[in-house]
Amino acid sequence: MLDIRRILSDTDPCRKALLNRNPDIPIDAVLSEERALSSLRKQWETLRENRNRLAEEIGRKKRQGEDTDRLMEESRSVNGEIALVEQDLVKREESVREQLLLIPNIPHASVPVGRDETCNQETGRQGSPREFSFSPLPHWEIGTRLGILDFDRAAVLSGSRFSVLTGDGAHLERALMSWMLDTHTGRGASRRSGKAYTEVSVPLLVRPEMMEGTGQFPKFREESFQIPDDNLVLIPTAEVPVTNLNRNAILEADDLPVKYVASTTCFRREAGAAGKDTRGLIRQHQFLKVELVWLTSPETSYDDLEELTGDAEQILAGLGLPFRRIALCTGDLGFSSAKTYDLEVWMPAQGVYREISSCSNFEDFQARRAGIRYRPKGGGKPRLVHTMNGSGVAIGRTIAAILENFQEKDGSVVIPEVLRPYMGGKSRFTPEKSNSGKENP
RNA sequence: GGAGAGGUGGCCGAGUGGUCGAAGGCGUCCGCCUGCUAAGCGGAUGUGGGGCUAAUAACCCCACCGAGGGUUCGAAUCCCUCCCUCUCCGCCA
Repeated sequence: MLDIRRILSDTDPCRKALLNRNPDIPIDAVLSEERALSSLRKQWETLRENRNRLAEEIGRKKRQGEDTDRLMEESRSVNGEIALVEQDLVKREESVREQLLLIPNIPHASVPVGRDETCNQETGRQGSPREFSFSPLPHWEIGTRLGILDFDRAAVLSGSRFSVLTGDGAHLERALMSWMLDTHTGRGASRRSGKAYTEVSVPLLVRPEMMEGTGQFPKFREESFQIPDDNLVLIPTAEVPVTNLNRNAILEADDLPVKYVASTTCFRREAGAAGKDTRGLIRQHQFLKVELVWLTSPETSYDDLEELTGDAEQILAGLGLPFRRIALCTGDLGFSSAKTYDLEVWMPAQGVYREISSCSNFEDFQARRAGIRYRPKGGGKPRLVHTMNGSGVAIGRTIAAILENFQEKDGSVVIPEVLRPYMGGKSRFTPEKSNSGKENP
């Protein structure tokens, strides 16, 4: 949520910045309603002041045994006026809030201006795509042949966009999760921020307010899986519970940055993605993801975003996967984000780079919604923190990338060095052994 | 799931209809005292919004005692609904 006062005092720059994102964001409607609101609010306050004075006087007179009938009558009539004004006030306040919740964040000045993803800017590459002496297979082929991926049985269980990992596949998933968490928590003092990540394990079901706090609600409600009987929502990303861990809190400046890493299952309905990426592990209703979340100070947040993105890049570099970094343009930016880098991993079978991590600075957009503040050094009024998060990284897509990038002609797949200690020393998945259990279910 | 107790400021904890934004304590900050520290003494110390202003100073006003409704001239205090915590019983990975 944007600060209404910022829009009021800085209307033109705000409008212009929002136009870069999307031509039809109704900020003028909100503005005129807000202006009407402030005079109504004053009116309401004056009436309350009157009523409070009368109540006080009645109390005083009663204690002295004086007659208070006339004052009580007067107070009743003021109350009638208050009720009228209040009705209007509440309605308008709700309206302004609802509209404000639907306005996206203002892009940072460093974000390339552009209408859609064709205007995104590549800002760096690491590793180079390998030359294949054969034509590389897509990961779902490799995985199925190795007997470690099973989409058919997943479909029986749950329908499309689900997967079953078997044997080495399941083990690989667990190894990736452990290695990523260990890598992130093991780093810290050497980083610019001078702090390590704190690992957290969080609920996968949250109240809808949490989704509003991080910006998924109200706009993207249809994207999430809901449990209406219990008024809970399945999280689409660990960002939601982890960022909201400090909901309505006032942190100390010395505690910043607060850095969390969490591995969670994520659930997405993928509504509107019909027919897109229907094969393989790329677009699933359920997937594992290691997420990095920072609460930091406004002064450092853009340097921090570089560090956070670097942390995610180290995961891909450590695995030996070729990737590039993309600065999203204004038109491609997510709703809550002021600046986003996507990391895209090379997928040899399709010959394209695919998003595997998205690292964003939300500035105070989420903090305002979720009420996350800090007390500046030396005291003073609490200020909103800046929140950031990034995948470090998506595990399902990493499995896909490993299978495709490290496949051999004989159908085997070489396991990245760093994962071997997590795989019982194993260095390669080979197709000879059937470990799917499919023959004897 | 059944029965009971309770949610008050950074923390502990008083407050059951008016003078309560809220006693007292702890913590924190500023002074005094002290060779230093501790102790002691004095003072300050919630959040958001609005007004006034050169001012992010002082002052004034409004709201906030888990959330939302209600009763009342007046609610932290009474009533209702919801959320959460704790205790006991039952069930259970």
